[in-house]
Amino acid sequence: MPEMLEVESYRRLALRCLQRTIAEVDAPDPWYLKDGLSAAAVVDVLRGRRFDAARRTGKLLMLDIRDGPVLGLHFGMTGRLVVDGDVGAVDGLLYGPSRIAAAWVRLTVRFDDGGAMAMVDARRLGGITLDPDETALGPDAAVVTRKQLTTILDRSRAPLKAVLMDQRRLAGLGNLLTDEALWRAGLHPGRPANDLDAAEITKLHKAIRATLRICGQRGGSHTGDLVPHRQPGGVCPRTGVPLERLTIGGRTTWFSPARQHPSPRRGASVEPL
DNA sequence: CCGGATGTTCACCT
DNA sequence: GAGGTGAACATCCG
Repeated sequence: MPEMLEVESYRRLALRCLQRTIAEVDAPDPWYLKDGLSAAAVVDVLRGRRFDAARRTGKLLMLDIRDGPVLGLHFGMTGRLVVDGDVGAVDGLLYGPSRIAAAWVRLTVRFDDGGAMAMVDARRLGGITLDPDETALGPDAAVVTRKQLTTILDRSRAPLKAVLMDQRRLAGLGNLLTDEALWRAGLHPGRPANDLDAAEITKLHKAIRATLRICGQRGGSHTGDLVPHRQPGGVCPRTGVPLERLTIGGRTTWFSPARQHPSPRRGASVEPL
């Protein structure tokens, strides 16, 4: 499933759709349309029009319809975007590119040039909206400033990982990217968010950016150094110590007890006499 | 057969 | 009010 890196690659794919006239629209799954949206309404706002821009905040892809509302696409865990038969630069997702069942196609937009854009989602965990509430999302993790991150963390004593994955506070990070960033920062996922000191926040901010840059270059959220070790018997790729598993924010969490300590004080003995 | 999986939302507790 | 848990969605994989 798409975390923000995958959605960003879908956005780039969607750029191929801009300025092409939409001839036909099919939204066969009413359940997939959110906020009481009807298939007829989707057809109505798209047919005969064209997309002016493809934007993204976090995991939300937004296509601006000229003289119309914004088409919002949420991909959930198994959603994918297909344009002109090309699934784009995302590899290694749960459902490989060769396995697309016709029944999983939740939206088809055919252009008058014979091409098409399709949203495919086996598990139906994603959804389609019109004029999605962009203000419901926090700043995108790729552009969040250190100052913004500080404010986000200071406002909650919930576990650090839960705060980082809360899309209303910070948009874009999912389970894999969050574990990877915390591992890179050397921070325990269960630390109270507002417990971090200035140096730790700086470290986290840098780790988030490094994670997005590196995994983005490698091709997606599943390309992190920690990912292949997120399983029973997995070891920290940096120290060789066995990884530990927790459930935080309802999600399976893997971390290295050697590098990610549950208390702020780590390593050096700082106890006075 | 069972449990878990890159996500979100909701009901229901504490 | 803030957080946590479990369920739901539907399918595949180990």
